[in-house]
Amino acid sequence: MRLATWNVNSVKARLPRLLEWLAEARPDVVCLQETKCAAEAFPVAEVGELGYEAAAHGDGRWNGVALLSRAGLADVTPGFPGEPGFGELDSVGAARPEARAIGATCGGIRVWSLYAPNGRTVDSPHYAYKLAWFAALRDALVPELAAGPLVACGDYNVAPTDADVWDPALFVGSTHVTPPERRALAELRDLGLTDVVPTPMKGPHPYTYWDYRAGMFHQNKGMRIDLVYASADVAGQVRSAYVDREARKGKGPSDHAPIVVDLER
DNA sequence: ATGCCTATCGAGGATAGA
Repeated sequence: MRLATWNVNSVKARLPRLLEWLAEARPDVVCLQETKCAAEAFPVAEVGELGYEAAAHGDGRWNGVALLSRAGLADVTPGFPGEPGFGELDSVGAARPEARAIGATCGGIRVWSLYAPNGRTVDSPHYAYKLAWFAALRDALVPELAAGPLVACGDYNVAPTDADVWDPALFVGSTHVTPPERRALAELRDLGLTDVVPTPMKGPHPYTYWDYRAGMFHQNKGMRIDLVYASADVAGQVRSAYVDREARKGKGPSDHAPIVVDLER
């Protein structure tokens, strides 16, 4: 089974690139993030022509996650139990969750496509929201992991180590590298999840994101913030994994590259 | 190292991303 995860930064704007990439890489299961489209606006027919079933969870303008599969797509779950929201409070004092998680069972694996909150700055309410979201995700994954094989893929918006950012000194005091964010990842791994680190196609660092500006991709000044966290049984079946930096090149790319994982199953 | 890009909504400029 070939599994992939990709923050496409708008599925509408990226549709030609996405379809081209699907036809070439031919993954069996794909986790998409930042689709930036409502569930009913997701290009189901277009990916269907390539043989994929699709499940989308969307807010419209922001966020949005989806799953594509040609290995079955059952028990689709938009969001997870206890997922915190952000913004205006409803009558019972709760904020509506954003479209940041979707799960489904594909080919015998429970697959989650995740888009963690950015956090903005450490003194922002968005940062507290980010940490609360990770804590709730951890709790929600406990019963999921007990049930069988699982992968939680996506844009975690956290660089696990200083080696995962091109210049750690520039990031001191910024989000994506703070100890509480890294602890949140460690707590997920403590549940029994393994960080499936992909092979970079170029250079020593498996970066998955490069800013659009100032020739960052060209200079390979990137970050590894897209992650594949696999349960022990799935991690043991990983044959290979790589960052497809070719997909970051050319006209109209996403600012993230896909991660492709080949499993012995 | 922020908003020098990019995308969205909507018709200009605000909001968001990491």
